[in-house]
Amino acid sequence: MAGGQGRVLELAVLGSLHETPLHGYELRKRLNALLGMFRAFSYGSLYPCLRSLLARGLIAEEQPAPNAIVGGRSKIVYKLTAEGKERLQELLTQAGPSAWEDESFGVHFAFFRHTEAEVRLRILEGRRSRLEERLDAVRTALARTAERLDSYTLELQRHGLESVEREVRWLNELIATERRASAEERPERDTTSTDE
Amino acid sequence: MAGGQGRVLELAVLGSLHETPLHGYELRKRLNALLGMFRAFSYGSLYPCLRSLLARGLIAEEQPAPNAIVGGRSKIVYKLTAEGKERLQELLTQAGPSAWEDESFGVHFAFFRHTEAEVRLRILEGRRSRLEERLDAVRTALARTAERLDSYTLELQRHGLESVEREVRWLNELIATERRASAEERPERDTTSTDE
DNA sequence: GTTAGCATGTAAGGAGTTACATGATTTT
DNA sequence: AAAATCATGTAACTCCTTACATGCTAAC
Repeated sequence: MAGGQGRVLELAVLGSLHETPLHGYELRKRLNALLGMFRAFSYGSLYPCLRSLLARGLIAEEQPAPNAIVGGRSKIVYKLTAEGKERLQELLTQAGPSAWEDESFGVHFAFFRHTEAEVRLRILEGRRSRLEERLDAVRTALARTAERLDSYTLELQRHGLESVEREVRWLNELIATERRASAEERPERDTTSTDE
Repeated sequence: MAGGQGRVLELAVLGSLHETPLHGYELRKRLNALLGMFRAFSYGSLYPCLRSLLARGLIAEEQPAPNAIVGGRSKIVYKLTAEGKERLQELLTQAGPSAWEDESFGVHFAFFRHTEAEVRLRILEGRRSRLEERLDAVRTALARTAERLDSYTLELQRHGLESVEREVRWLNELIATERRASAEERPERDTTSTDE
């Protein structure tokens, strides 16, 4: 119940408001459209988060344009402050487990446009090795107990392994693309020894 | 912090102990090998859960065989009681959102062997329509904003859609298999009108 | 004999949901 | 004028994690 309403949601909010000012209700819709395949936030977490960000000076209420003689005084449109932009950059620079775990990877990836190339690469590689650890653990366990398992359990394992393997291949492609792009930008550096 | 340490973990524990008695440490390893692709439990949730199940009479400490003159008095092996078996059946019979949401579907599926055929079918269909709702929502939102999105966001959406579509296809196959199997078991019933 | 892994547990807290409560505005 | 949807917010609660605390036992 303290102020730190979750780094993931905080990043998602700051990142969205960096593109354009928004009010809470629509912000939630945007987030759930953007991340709908991975997670969904509720108002019960979004509004307290906005309140906390406002109190910390990372966002501010945008004054409605005075030419609009609107009587409708209900929407509260928030925009990013200078401190908010700094905080966003800080969050986007962190390349650690908090960036590549299941709950947070999607959000970090969604704002890769604002992330430095080196950080992007480290996050993608971090996620990949996280998934490979998981594959190793499950495959090892499976090799020891496969014949004792019923068909539903086996099918679940098979499907789970396949999904994670697919994500690893996807990451491989992204990593290769990133490496090619950064090699093009600085062609003076040697790229043959940058593996692993 | 009350007694109800989560229906998902409760189901996972009861289901595992139904196969064979186990002590906490190994139970956790089994669960994380079984469900490692979807989620992982920590000791901090497992031991309180065992304590709660013990207090509710759903599991019991298994007495070590008296022929073993083992001085090793440390492992606490739990086994399912009659009430525990009833509770497990009750949990496995529930075909509702609590069975097909992301956090719980894998656990329910893992114990499908002990689930009635009709319940299995309803859970698979429930999961499928849950995923299809999600696809609709994201696709609609995407159609309205696709040209404004940067390449990373688009790639994330593309990958997310593809993953969910793959799971839907997987579910379609499973549902078809289930229908075929139940048609074989009761050939007197008509199966042509059971489609949506 | 000391590191590594087995084994059990607890207290505090983090991150978010659900359900509730309220009111304005648009659509039918 | 009723129903739907937009819009904001809070309190209580759920479920799980992290970090800590402890001791045993097997391997090197």
